[in-house]
Amino acid sequence: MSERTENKDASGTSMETGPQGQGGDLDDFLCFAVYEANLAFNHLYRSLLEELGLTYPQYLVMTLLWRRNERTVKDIGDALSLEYNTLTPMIKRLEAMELVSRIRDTQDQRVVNVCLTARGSALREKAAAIPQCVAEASGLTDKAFEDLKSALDTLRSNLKSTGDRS
Amino acid sequence: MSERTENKDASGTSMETGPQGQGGDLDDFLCFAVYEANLAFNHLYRSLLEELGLTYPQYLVMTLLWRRNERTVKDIGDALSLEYNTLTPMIKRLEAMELVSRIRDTQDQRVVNVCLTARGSALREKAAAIPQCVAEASGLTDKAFEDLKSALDTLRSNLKSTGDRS
DNA sequence: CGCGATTTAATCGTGTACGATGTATATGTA
DNA sequence: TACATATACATCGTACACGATTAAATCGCG
Repeated sequence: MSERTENKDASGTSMETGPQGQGGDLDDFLCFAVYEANLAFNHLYRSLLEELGLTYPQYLVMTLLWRRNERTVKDIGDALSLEYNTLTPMIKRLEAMELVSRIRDTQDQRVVNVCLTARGSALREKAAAIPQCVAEASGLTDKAFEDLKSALDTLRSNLKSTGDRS
Repeated sequence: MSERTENKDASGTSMETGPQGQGGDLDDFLCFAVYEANLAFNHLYRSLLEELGLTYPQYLVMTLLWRRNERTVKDIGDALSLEYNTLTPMIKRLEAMELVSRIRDTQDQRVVNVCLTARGSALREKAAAIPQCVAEASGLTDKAFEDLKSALDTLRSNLKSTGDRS
C-alpha cells in the first residue's frame, strides 16, 4: 500500500509500517510528506501574516505585484497555477482591502489589470522581514534548501506532464 | 525578497529573478515549491480518484482505515494534522456515501469511532493501483524519492517546532 | 462526593480550490 | 461582412482548512 512500492503490507490487520518520526501512519506516502509540509508552511505563514491581514495565497499575489506591478489576472493565474474562479474573488478581497485596483484594459476589454494601490505598495515594508523568518524556521542549510527546492521542481514537472498525458 | 536570502532584488521595478524552468516568478520561495508540488499531487489524485468518487483528503482517511480499521476522529486528526472542524463534515460525507460508520463509543460517550462498512472495505481493491500510478508519475529514482521524503520530514518538523515556540 | 479543568466532538463563518457553466470581447476565416 | 472559435473573466456549487465558539462527557483533586 505504499505510494512507492507495495512491499510492506498487504494484509488488512497489520500495525503501522515501521519506524517513524513524529509523523503519523502515512509516512511512506510522498504525497503526504508534501501535504504535511504545505500545511506546516500554512500554519507558519498564518501567524506571520496575521498582523498584515493577509492570507498565504493573498501574500503570494502581493509578492508577485511587489516584484512587478500591473499584472493581468491571467498572469497571476499562470504564476500561481490558479484558475479564475479562485483568483477573481481573492483579488476582489484584496481590492476591498484597498491593496490593489482592478482596471479593465482599454485595448482589450476582456482583460483586467491588477495593480498596487499606495496602501498595497506600502505593505511591502511590513512584509520585508517575512522571508527571513521563514528561511530561519525551515532550519535547512543552504545546500539542503536548494536541493529540496530542485527536487520539488522536478517532481512537480513530472507530475504535471503525467497529468497532461492522461 | 527571496525566501532564503534577500540578495537578489530589493528595487521595486526589476524583472523576474533569474533563470527559471517552467515555474513562475516565485521560484526562489521554498514554500512555493511545496505549494506547487502539493497542487500537482492534487491534480493527479483528482483524476485517479474520480472513478472512486473520493477526494484526495477522503482518500487519505480511507487509506488510514484500510491499514487499521476502527479509529477515533481524534486518531484520524492526529494522523493527518487536521482539526475536528475539517474532519467532522468530511467523515459525515464518507458516511453518506456508506463507506464508513460513525459510532459513539459506549465506554466514553465523547468519542466517535469511525469504521469501514462493507462498501468501504471493498473500495480498497479499486484503489489498489493508485500508489503505483502515483509513484510512476513522480518519476523519481528510489533514492531521490527517499531523500525528498526525508528532507520534507525534516522541514515539516522544523517548521512545526518554530510554530510551537511562537 | 462535588466541582472546576480537560478532552472530544460539533457548529459557524471566512477563505481558498476547482469542475461546470456562462458571458462578453477579440480573432480568424470564408 | 458573417460566423465559428478562442480568450479572459465571472458565477455557482461543492469540498477542504481553520479560527472562534459551544456543548457534552470525563477526569482530577480537594
